[in-house]
Amino acid sequence: MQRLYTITQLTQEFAVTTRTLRFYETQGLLSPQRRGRQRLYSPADRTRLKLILRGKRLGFSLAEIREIIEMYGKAPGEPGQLRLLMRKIAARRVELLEKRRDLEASLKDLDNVEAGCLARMNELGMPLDEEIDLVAPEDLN
Amino acid sequence: MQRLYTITQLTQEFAVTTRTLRFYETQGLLSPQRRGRQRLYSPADRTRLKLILRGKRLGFSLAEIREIIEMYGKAPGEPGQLRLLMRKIAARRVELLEKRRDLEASLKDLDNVEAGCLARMNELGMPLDEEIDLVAPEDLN
DNA sequence: ACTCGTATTGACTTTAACGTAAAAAGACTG
DNA sequence: CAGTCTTTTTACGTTAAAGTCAATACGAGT
Repeated sequence: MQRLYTITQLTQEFAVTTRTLRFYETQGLLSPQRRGRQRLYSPADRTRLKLILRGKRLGFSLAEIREIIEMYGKAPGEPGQLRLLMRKIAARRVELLEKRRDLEASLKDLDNVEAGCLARMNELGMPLDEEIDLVAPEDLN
Repeated sequence: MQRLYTITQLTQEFAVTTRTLRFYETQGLLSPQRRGRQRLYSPADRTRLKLILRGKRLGFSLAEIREIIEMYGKAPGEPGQLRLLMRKIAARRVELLEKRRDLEASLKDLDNVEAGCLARMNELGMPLDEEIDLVAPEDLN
């Protein structure tokens, strides 16, 4: 049924601005079809956008993200291309695994700081089961 | 024994430039002692630098990294500060867990692309056990 | 005292990733 | 069909995170 999305629909769904989507287009990351001058995004475009945003959250640059997406996009037929792609995949995997190590280390550090806090709170005789959900999130700084 | 590091020692160990270290200093992320005009970095400074770089790899901005490091640095005594810190920790953890979800999804995608490659290679009757380690990494693009 | 290499400081430049503003062209609405 | 609203295009501005360059200073040998 090929649902199509307007630019503002996508901006609302993913909390980005139209400027951002058009910018990604100039960078060759998206290429929606046109109805007249208007941009129309296919489900495939929407998926690409999701990939882009995921890449951003993981700290990849737009240039890296373009490479990654191109990797996903093509299923090359000839052996040379296939071997190249396999090596790129391996390299990406190494990168991601490194990031995961960093991430686990960060989580562990966080646990330690929290443990210190809890110990200190215990010393002070503070209650440990605060209803933190009832605290207004805006105070979080 | 308090070993101290010169700026160039650190740049070599972590593959950053002196400009970068001095920049981090102006941003309040590092504060090495001075011998005359010369900077001398303590093991603690070195650890902070490691944290900074880890944060960068995970896609945090320097501003965020400063907050994180400040979080680690202080073990506040008074209840109000403690509760605040606990909430910050919780917020960070959420962020990191989200990143981990993104990361796992990316790894899974990678697996799928690779599986497609392998299937295609199989179709073509290509050998699957290439000694990729013998291939010059500079060719990777 | 002179020189050579390294450090520091400050100013200016660059790059990525958008933001903001203005003008014009469709598109909808009463 | 006038008015309003959204979208597009173009151009310029901005911010973070450094890079580059020049001038100066320091410090160790010789």
